[in-house]
Amino acid sequence: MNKGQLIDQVAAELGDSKASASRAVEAVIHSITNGIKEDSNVTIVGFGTFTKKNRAARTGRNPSTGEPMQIRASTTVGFKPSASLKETL
Amino acid sequence: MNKGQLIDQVAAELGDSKASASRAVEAVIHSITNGIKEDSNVTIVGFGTFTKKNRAARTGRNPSTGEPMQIRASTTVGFKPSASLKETL
DNA sequence: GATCGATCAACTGCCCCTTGTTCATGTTGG
DNA sequence: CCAACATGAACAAGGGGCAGTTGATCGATC
Repeated sequence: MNKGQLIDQVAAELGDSKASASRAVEAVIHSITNGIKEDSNVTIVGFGTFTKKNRAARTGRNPSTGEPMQIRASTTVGFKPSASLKETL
Repeated sequence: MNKGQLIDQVAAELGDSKASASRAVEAVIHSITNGIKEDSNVTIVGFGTFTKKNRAARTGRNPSTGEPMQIRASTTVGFKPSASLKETL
């Protein structure tokens, strides 16, 4: 499923236009993004929890050359699916 | 951020009521859930990709007793954040 | 009030992340 | 609708981080 298909399904579920569904999808994704950014986590009961994670610098490997290289400290996003999401699948 | 706060922010972004925002959030989450279920992945460009993952049975540990135990095969959901989501944080 | 989520313990298989390249796919504004 | 552009997926080797287990408790949410 891509964004266009997601918008289609949201429009069907809301019984609304695709333009309106598109705005809804944008607003939801943008709000989740801001929640992760500002609060470090977003919990959606029954779906899962997004968590901002800081990863320390570490030594990795350049797969092209095989040489060890330093991977800089970074920030990423984890997602823990809720039990009921997993049961839905 | 919890779901109520998410709905608040979506309502602000859409300039709409909380009830309407709540329906939008529900529709988006439900549509993502269905996309994961039916297509095994949902890609939202600029946010990330949800992927249905099948995990084989394996041996784990009961942390209560220390005894080895068999973890059944299961289905879970992975999330790979997009590069631009990570840059946003 | 019932349900869900977070936390914790020990252990181990799976996953993340690096560079560079290529190709495919997706998005969006005209 | 479509073209231009952007984004994502895949792959290589290796090591650190994470998922998942049970059971209990507590807090939050619906």
